Amino acid sequence: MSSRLRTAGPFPGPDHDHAACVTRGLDAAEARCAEAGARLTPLRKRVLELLLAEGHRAVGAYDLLDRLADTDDGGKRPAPPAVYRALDFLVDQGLAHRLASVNAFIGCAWPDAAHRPQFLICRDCRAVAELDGGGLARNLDAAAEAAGFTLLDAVVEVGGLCPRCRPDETSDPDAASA
Amino acid sequence: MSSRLRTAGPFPGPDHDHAACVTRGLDAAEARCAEAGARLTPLRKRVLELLLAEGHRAVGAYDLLDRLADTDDGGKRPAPPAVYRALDFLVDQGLAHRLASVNAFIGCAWPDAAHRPQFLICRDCRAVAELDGGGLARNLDAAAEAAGFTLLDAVVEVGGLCPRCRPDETSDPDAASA
DNA sequence: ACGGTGATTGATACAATATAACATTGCGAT
DNA sequence: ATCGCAATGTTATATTGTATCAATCACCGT
Ligand SMILES: [Zn+2]
Ligand SMILES: [Zn+2]
Ligand SMILES: [Zn+2]
Ligand SMILES: [Zn+2]
Repeated sequence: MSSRLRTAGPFPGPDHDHAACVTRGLDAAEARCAEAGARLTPLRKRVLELLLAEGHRAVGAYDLLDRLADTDDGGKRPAPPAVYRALDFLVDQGLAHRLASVNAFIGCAWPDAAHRPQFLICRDCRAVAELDGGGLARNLDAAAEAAGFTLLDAVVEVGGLCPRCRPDETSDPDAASA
Repeated sequence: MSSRLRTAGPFPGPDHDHAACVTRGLDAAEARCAEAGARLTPLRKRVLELLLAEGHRAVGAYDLLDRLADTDDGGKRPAPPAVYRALDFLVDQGLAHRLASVNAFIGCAWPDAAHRPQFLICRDCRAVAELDGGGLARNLDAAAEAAGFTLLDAVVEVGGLCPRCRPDETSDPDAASA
């Protein structure tokens, strides 16, 4: 029975209301930037939009450049620094995350709250589940403290196979819970 | 006085017997490869040696190429694939680790036992402390299981400032838990 | 020893990711 | 208007990592 609930888990199914995810992310971005006195410029917003539009999958910086060209009138593709600077901004604001283990980025799934994210990243399809790493983060804090180490960033990324890509899918391929 | 105990922590001080670390790593490599039926060829051994010689600091693949040239008679620098293949081998055998967050590698500090490593990585000096991530790893296992995710690799890397690089070095670093 | 076989290394070229450096633009404050 | 500053554009380059195929080496059975 639990298998039918799969879409309720950290990996949203293809049927979930993803437009709501995008809207929520963009709204949160506006709010957070207003609060922080930062400027969510058109370029930055468009990059965030593209990240979110990817649907909980990791996106590379150069893929973003291609998409920017596609969605731009005239198809002008910006140069790499443009997108990297936008990504830096979004990551700084906590609106996107960098996935170091795959050299890619993802729009934040929980942009409202401060959080210490950790990620499950599918090797096959690049699907990403963003979990809250509360307990684990405290564990890391303690380890760093014990080592006399000043923690600045924690990278917790688990590579593997998501529910839809792992082979023992056979008995129940209807993951869509439909 | 307590500051003198700092070297006992996960970050070994410059005064520790590092030659023993190197010897231990190389011996463990021989043993493990013999047991696994793998071949610790001269190139692989030399790469491991260079990794270990770095003294618990992260080393980039191209730095290794430079060092290979330096330590080679005639100064012949191998091509990138040579060192990447050696690194792949060492990582597969658990004799070295890849540090995804800094695109670098490090010789394993505990090459004898199977382990689920996690790392503290200094942004200033690239010093690396390798911790055993036992409890944290079980935490990740549980999270992956709950998400219907097949875990293949866990990347746990904490960036920050090591005891010797952090600024508040002066007053009283009680970290040593004297 | 001999030749077959697969693993390892060499060598060339290239792909993918990311940044340095400087010019230009937009926009509000003086 | 113009100064100052943040953001973006532009060009070039740095850094990290692979694909591909040729040559060589270790090992095994004969
Ligand atoms: Zn969604
Ligand atoms: Zn998948
Ligand atoms: Zn040592
Ligand atoms: Zn340091």
